[in-house]
Amino acid sequence: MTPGVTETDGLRTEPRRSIAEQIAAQLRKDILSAVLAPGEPLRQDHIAQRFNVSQAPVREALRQLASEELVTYQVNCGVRVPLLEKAEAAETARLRLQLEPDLVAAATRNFGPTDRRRAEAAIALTIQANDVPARLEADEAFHNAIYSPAGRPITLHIVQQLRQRYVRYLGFMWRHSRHAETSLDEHRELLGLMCGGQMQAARRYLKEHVRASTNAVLEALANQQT
Amino acid sequence: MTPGVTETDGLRTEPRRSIAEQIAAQLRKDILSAVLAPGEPLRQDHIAQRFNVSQAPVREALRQLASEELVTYQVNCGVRVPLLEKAEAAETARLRLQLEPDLVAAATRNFGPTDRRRAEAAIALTIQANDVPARLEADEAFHNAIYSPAGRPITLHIVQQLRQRYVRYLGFMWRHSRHAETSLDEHRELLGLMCGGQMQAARRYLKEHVRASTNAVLEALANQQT
DNA sequence: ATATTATCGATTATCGATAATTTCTCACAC
DNA sequence: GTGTGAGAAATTATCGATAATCGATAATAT
Repeated sequence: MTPGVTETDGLRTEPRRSIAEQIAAQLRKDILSAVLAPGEPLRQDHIAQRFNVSQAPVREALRQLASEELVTYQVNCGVRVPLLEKAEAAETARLRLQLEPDLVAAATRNFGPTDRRRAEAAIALTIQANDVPARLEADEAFHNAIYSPAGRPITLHIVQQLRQRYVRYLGFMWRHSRHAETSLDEHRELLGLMCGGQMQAARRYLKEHVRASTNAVLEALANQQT
Repeated sequence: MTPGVTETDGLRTEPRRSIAEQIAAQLRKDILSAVLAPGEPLRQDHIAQRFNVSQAPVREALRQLASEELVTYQVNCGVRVPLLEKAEAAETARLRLQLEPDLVAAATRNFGPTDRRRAEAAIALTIQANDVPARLEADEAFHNAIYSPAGRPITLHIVQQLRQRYVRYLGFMWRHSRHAETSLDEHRELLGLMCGGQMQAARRYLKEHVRASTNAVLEALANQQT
């Protein structure tokens, strides 16, 4: 019954996902890409209708998202998408600057040809991506590809959380200013340094990459009214 | 049931907690204090019976705990308490060393008399605490008291996650070696430095505090077989 | 005898309905 | 005009029951 090794015809290689997880994944996409706007309340029965399921898995999905702080949860008052806060963006940026350079340095030490292929595949995905959700997903894939070889799963997990937090602000910047397209070249450059084993150079380059990106976001936030 | 800060009955100052949250809190305590042992499977119907509720809130609680990585979740295979892993302890220690010194330095800058009272109250709780869960709770309260003034809620949140991860290993050490009682004096000393505004000294002191504690844990793990 | 399939019991995942709680509305008193 | 409280409507939280799924074991074929 279980497909086993056959991965050809679109069958699942990874463990099945429950309805709750699928719903959480879709809502996460919608929140990160601002399809669900900051401040918007999420009503359980609406979501249940949208996915044609009962409320139980919806509630589980919402609790999952709440623990990621992608929605705010108040007992008996439902959940809503949190507003964008300059302070949150600034603190997230600070933490990313504190954690990601070390991660990329450690990853450079272990970087192998498989990792390189993964990263290049992610860059290819970035080029193909034409809408915001696809672009975000490709970006995520690239950073996972270059961070995973560090062999620090917990750090990676935390960085993923931080980057996920950051994504909503990144999207905001994309919508309100024009800073989108520089990162692709920067990704290529960074990957080159990592493949060449240039640990310190890669660390410095990434730090600048993150700094530039977060500065642009903070600037966009300062200009526009949130 | 829970002694301590019980206010006049009927009136709740803080927002009511749902059954799911109460169950999550209790299970969290049980896991952190190793009442639920590493490797132990948690069956939904048993938990539901234990708290006299249906399975729905239990599932929500478990999903919450899974997102904190206090339990592992596999679709259709239930949850269990994860085993203790030396690598996890080591990486958690590294991250704590990377984040907590900065946090305590920033907190020292803003440290006021109210914060001092909170910290001293937590120390008093530590002295009174006679069992492991109470001691863990008091420890948590102290660190929150000295970290909160930094005004970095996200960093604090992440550090809380890391410390929570660490707690299971700390308990392991307490059970397998004798390193328990030094931290009280160290807490007093650290608090003195913070009240005196000695930012750099506080940072260094905390770093040593964390380093000593994590070293002891890693040593205990290396000696005993996990 | 071994490998493969069918079945059973146990457990998780989901559903539909009900209870509990909050929010809204609006009449009413001041 | 404004505050207030009762009741209605809307929404969340929980329940009890059912469906789906897994692991183990028994049955069958080769």
